[in-house]
Amino acid sequence: MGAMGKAGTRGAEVGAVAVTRPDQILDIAARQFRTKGYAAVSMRDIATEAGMRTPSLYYHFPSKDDLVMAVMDRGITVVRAAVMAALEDLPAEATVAVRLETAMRAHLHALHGASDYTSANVRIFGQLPEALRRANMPERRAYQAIWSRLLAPTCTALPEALPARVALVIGALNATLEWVDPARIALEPLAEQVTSVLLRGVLSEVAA
Amino acid sequence: MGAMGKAGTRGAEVGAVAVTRPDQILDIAARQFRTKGYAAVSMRDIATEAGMRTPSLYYHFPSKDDLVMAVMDRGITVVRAAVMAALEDLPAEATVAVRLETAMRAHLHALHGASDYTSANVRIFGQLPEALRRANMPERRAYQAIWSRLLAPTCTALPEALPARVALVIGALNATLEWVDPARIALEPLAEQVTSVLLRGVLSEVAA
DNA sequence: GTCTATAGGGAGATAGAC
DNA sequence: GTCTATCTCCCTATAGAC
Repeated sequence: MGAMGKAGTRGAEVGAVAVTRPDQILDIAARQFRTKGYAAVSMRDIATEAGMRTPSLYYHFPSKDDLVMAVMDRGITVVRAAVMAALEDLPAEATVAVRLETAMRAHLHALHGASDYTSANVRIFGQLPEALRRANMPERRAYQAIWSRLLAPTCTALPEALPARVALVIGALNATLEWVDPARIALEPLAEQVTSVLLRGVLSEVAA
Repeated sequence: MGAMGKAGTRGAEVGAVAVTRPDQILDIAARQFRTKGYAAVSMRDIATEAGMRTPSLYYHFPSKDDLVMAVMDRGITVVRAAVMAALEDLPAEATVAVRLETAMRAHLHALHGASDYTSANVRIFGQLPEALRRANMPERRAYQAIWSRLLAPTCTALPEALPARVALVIGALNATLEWVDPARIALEPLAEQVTSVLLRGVLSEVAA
């Protein structure tokens, strides 16, 4: 971990190891939220795994709400960055189908393994009090905008159906977290399945 | 409340009004779980809406776990009955595509309005402690078996992909609950969207 | 930055009267 | 069947010493 700027530099980028204390705590919180759900994780649980007592957490985060919101927002930031990076690696002439499959695979990869933040977000979003859910909506809408642009060419005949289509695709990708028992279905066959079915379903009006 | 058989007669069938006290309580619990989530609903909340004090609930249900499991199991029972009934109303010659669309619409209908039990099940399943989730799995597997049979003809080229396909379809249908803001997307356009995309995606190897 | 001690509240659940 | 009263536990969060 070399020279780091001072303004806005965070220790935990995608795939990097957390270096600041708040980032270590967030990593722990994200992993616990991902596996146990929101209500089942207490400040005490997080503190214990971080090797400290509960009140020490409040030096780093003013409340559990603040802590969970930091996890939630980063969860979307991370998957958005991953999807955008994957898209930018494509040649400019890439077809709609290729761009869609690339985005789907990047999203699935973030969800299943690459980011505890993203999986925590998807897993606990529905468990949060309404105020916290609303606080995460700006991030979510910014991410949905990417999919809106990706899917718009598949929806030219009925443009008003685009929001539903965006919700369907993201929802189907996210649903793999909840309905897939990792012990029974491996990730790669699932990714094949999901991308091929969704692509075929969505591409009917687009030339390959 | 008129004459009731003694063995196994329940007041709350699909679309019927609850007549027994336990069923009234379950109706209330299902609706609260559906809207507020699992941890956010206390025994006191349920008791209050039922017009009683907390301890009185324990006369009807020995614990919160028992109560929530009754809601969970009925949630699957109800949607399974609805889907099977819809399929049985079809002519025997109905195509795979028609049978699939019928099942999808019946599932979406149970989820969005017809049954607080089914929507509560889908909404809170991921919020339950692992033991309770496991307790609901037999019901869920029985329901998945219906979809396994429905989807098997779409999967003849790669039969080992069938479990993933079942998970994908059910997951995509269920995801409409979480990602769809009813204020922004109406149910019928969504149902159109979901059934058409999923059908096209799934039917590539089947003759219409 | 981390600690001990504790406040203050709400949860699930039980005892026992009526 | 429903009540009042209460137990016990665990949660978030604060006060203040070190």
